[in-house]
Amino acid sequence: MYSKELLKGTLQTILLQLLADEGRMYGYEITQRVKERTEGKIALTEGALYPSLHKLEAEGLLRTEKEYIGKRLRKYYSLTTDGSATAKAKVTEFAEFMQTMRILLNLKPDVC
Amino acid sequence: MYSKELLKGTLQTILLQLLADEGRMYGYEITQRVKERTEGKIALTEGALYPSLHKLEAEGLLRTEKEYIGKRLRKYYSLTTDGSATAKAKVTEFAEFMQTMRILLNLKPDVC
DNA sequence: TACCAATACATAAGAAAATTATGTATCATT
DNA sequence: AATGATACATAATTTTCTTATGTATTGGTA
Repeated sequence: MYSKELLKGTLQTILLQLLADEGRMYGYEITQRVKERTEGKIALTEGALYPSLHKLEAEGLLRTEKEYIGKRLRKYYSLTTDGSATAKAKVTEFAEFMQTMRILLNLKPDVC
Repeated sequence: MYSKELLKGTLQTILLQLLADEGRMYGYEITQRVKERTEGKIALTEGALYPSLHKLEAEGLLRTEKEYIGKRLRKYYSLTTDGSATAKAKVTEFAEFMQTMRILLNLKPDVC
């Protein structure tokens, strides 16, 4: 598990790109998929996840569909057109940031 | 210039590694060197820099020497033994974080 | 069948780390 | 004489997270 500070600022990028990959997901599913893909190294907390999803929805980047599974509510999130564009932009920005940090920190290509 | 959020959580790592590289630096010099190395893409703000340097000093990771250049005070910072070890640990952690993010975001090795 | 862990959502209080704004002062150049 | 660069610093505010808490359903097992 990483020191949480590094994760700061990356949550929105993660959410948008994950939805770009998988199309349609609900909150709890997102936490599980992130755990899987990162072998437990990144664990999203609900206190960060849900407010972030709500914010992205309010900004028009995500849309929701509610479904009842039995008596339990599930809220599926997917990207809007704006969300798709923002996902790409955020990922590109993050990739450039990584390159810049690699130069700044003198990291060799093989270690990252 | 990057959206500042990404920079969050990386400042201490940057400061420690820069001092590991260059031995001894003062605050203003750090802002300039970061600008140079990143071609202006990362600009540290003083409001973040100085409190962060003070904190690292208080934690015993940095030591200071004050020098007067003319009438103007300069505070040189350098790594303590603890600071050296922490610098290595933080850089390693950051490199691992980058790898994990690359997997999570499906980034191709060539774009980052 | 009673209990517990997992599933599924949500919000509130507090902490951490930055931004923005402001302040002081020296030095060099025009 | 004025301005921009050098050099430090702190306070108020904002952003973004963690931690804590709350509600409720579902499935497995003791």
